[in-house]
Amino acid sequence: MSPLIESFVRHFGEMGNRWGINRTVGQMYAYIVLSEAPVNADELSAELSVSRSNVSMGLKELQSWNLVRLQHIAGDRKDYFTAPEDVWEIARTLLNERRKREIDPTLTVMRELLMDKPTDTSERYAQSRIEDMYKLIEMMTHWSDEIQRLSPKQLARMLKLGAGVSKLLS
Amino acid sequence: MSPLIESFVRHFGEMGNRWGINRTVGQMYAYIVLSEAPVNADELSAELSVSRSNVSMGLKELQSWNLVRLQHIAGDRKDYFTAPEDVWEIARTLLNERRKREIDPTLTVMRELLMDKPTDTSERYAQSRIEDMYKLIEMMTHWSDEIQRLSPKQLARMLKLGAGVSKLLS
DNA sequence: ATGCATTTTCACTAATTACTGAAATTACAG
DNA sequence: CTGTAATTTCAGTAATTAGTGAAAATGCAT
Repeated sequence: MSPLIESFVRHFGEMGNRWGINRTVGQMYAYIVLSEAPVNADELSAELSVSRSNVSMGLKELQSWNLVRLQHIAGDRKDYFTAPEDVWEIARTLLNERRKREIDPTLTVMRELLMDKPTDTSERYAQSRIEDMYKLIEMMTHWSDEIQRLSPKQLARMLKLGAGVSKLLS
Repeated sequence: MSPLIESFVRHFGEMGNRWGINRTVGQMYAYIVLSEAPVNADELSAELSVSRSNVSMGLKELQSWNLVRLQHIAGDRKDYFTAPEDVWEIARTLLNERRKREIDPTLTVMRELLMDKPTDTSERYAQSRIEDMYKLIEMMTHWSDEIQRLSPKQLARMLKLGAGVSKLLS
């Protein structure tokens, strides 16, 4: 593996680590993203010096996150994987999956807790805090939903606009 | 601790876990956020059944993340902590801290890798992928920077607008 | 300075998470 | 079907991360 690719793969593994994605899976994904040709499990196992079984687990995880596409190559029995060519699609998938795992369950719990009648002052205060958080998170996710419908071009335009939005608003 | 508060604290601990924040620290923060009065280490230790030393570590971590304010109460030698009253401020801090830890180092690495001259086709392809990612991430962080300057009111207005932005743009 | 309350540090243990190799399963060509 | 390549599962082990208690350090009132 070329040094350039290796540095990126290494770094991505470290980062994955901080994101709750395990190091090996992070490395695997970095490798797949940077590969023009579809990649198979043996290649990952060899290039990243990771056991074949570990690669299998990792691929399963990447598939469950919808981050890779499985494809077959004619005359070859192996499974090959690629990452989407559009990085914005990758980002979108990542954001959605994280939200499903990290935000939605929290909203559900909060919604339930807000239904309870407060029994004392401390509960009343706690609920008001939870409500504030709930509203903020709900606004943000709702907004993110809508943003995702934008085409890459519209998105780029909006991002460039930046805080200019505030001018448009006023 | 009342059941309502306890459920929230428990859940937040679990979630913190998925975010790379450790469970106990997550619980501690949830407890502080829901407390109207400033909280001291002994209270946390007692309410969450966690060793006093562990609380000390956790508070240090929360302070390093700028998520709590230390304050003293007259006639009391203990350190007391509170969370900011504005939830948007908490969110902003959280986003910034995560970015500092998770995004910025990646951008630095990518920038460096993009300076290298590609030595073969695979490196050329890898660089083009890295460049795509770099541009996307840079746009998003730049945009997030500017959004953070909005007042809570402007923010609410923008969030409500949602995809309506696209109409404004065209 | 001395003594006491509080906080921090740190070596150790507990718990969790990641990884492996061997065995089992699947899936396809002949 | 049968044989073989490929993949998956899983029990065991390694590595990492979290949590504790005891001891050290800090800081303040007297």
